[in-house]
Amino acid sequence: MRKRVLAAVDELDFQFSEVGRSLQRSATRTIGCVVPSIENPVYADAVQGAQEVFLAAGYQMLLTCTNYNSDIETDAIRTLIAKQVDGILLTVADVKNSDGLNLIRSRELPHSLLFNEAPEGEVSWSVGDHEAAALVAEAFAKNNHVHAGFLALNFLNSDRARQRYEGFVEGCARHNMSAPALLEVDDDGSDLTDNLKFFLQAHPELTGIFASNDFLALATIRSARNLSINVPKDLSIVGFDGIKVGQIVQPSLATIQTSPRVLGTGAGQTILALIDGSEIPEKLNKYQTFSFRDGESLMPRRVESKDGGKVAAFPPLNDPPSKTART
Amino acid sequence: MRKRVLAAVDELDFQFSEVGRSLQRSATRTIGCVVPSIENPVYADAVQGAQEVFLAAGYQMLLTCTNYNSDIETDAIRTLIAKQVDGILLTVADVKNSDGLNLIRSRELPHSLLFNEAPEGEVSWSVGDHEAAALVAEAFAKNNHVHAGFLALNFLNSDRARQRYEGFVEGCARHNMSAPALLEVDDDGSDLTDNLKFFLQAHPELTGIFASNDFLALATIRSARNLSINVPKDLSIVGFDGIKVGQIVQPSLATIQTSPRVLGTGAGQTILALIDGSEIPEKLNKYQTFSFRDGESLMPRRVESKDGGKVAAFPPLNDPPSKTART
DNA sequence: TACCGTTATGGAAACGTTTCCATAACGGTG
DNA sequence: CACCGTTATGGAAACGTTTCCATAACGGTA
Repeated sequence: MRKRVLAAVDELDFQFSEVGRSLQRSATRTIGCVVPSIENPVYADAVQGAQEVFLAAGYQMLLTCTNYNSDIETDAIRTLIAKQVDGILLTVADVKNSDGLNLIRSRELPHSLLFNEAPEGEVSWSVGDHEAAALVAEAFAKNNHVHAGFLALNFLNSDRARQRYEGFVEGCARHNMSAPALLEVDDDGSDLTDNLKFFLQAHPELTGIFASNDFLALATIRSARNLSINVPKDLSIVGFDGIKVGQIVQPSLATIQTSPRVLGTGAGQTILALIDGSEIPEKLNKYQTFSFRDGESLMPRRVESKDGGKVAAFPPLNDPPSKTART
Repeated sequence: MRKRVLAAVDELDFQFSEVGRSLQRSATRTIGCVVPSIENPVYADAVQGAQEVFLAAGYQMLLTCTNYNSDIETDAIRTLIAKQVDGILLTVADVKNSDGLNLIRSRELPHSLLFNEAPEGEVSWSVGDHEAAALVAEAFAKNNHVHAGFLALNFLNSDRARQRYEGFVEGCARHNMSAPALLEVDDDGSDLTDNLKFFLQAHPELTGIFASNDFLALATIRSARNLSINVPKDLSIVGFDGIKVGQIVQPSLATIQTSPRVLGTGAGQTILALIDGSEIPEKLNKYQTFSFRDGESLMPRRVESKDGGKVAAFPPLNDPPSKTART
């Protein structure tokens, strides 16, 4: 009688081996996840959102952080394939040139990209980086800025940073601003102060800086403080991502608000749907993936920064600055 | 000739199945990790540190976030056992009362606790919460504060928060401060402002608040700003954890600096050592796991807060306030 | 008692590895 | 040619499941 053995199972809290089971049904109830780093809350939130979706569906998640290293990325994907995961959720360094991604494609493994923009036909949950960056240019323009710089971290290792740059360039052009000067930094803002100093010396016309993520933006504000540059009076800063602390600090951070958790859960649900063949959830429209979040770090440009700050802000050309006015 | 099949393997980039292999050697090269949430950078850093250690040793990591829910915790551990993980790294809600942990113990599965303080004989990598909290009391005392409150999040679901409270109570007593008033909050600081308002009305003598983590501390500073309470002039704030942004914001956050990544890598290495029977790495001494990080959010108490702020800070009794003096 | 349908029980096969052993092929030496 | 040591090759077993099929037991009816 199987009742007896089930009773014994309960008694000894015996656990049936999932690996035997996996071998038998050639499915592991495991999904792989590959992201650059979960020290960045953007990824952490997305990963956790996905993980919760997986857990609710009875799937476990194998996580690998690549640290933006594409060799690790490829290896990790290889291992996940070897471990016979039922699906893969991943953020790659460069969609157009990812060995791991091609491996996944050639095996037709259920997968979804996350934060990467995918070519047609492939599933991806990502922010409209290009369009969002253009919106930042618009925000600067509305505040009458003409010369804004772009501050990028990991420009080489991230196609997202490049898309933001391109979108910003395009947006600046569209709003009659000058082409943005570009400052690339490698390390995580240790001596950003020097970088910022030389950058501003080389480009004295700058009245605003768009940082490619919020941490960089906050570090920039702090570096500016070190250089006795007042944010936002002397220099406006806009970030990207919309991390929580940005609203707590002073000055609060103007930024692009994104919803990493929504992307993570969406991508997770998509993979599950791909696996069981059910209807895949509808992806967000590009313009639903972000919004501009106003903050104290952005204010209307003063006409002349060399007049001692006596001249009032020049009224914006196209729109009243109500949204961005400060007390 | 096996060379031929190996060549074919290369050609077709065939991957040997790890699940077959796992079944055969009854080891999966997989380690389970159970933490409350990776939205908290403290856990995220620790998890990523451990993950990197595992990866370097050829192990993958199965991650589950419990959201401080002990049912999920138990289930997750059950599943990990069923998946035949070679070891488990975990932070539980309550060490003294964790079904999952007992399951692990009864199976003698290699494991290490993380952030939890373990009973003798069991491996754990944790912060000396009790001692660290006492150090916060000392910092308040050195700055001449007598009445400090304790602000706790998730008091019920976290034995860490309780240990910090107890350590703070003890530290206050030791330094002749009054017993700390306790404010518990549940949600993540949405309407912390009201909570803070009532708390300060009920305890008008308070000149300082120890928040059980840095986010809570930052939220408190912001709420104070909403209530027109100046931090640190009217109210000093000290946090716990030492997250990075705490140093970037203004006022910078006085806090207990911890090293989650060190704990994560240490615990990871310990598990690997437990698995392969090698020497387990030496654990940090309790007092090496934290240090007091000074910040602008803590300043010497003014003797009377009702005299219009004219009276200078009362000099501390036992020690010159050099470490904590403000400009 | 013989027969039949239902339910209980037992055993084989397969999933993909690795380890082990047996047999086969090979190359050289006596 | 016989013998022997080495190396190549092939096949079985085991890891823990599930699925499927065969046999056995059971209970009732003719």
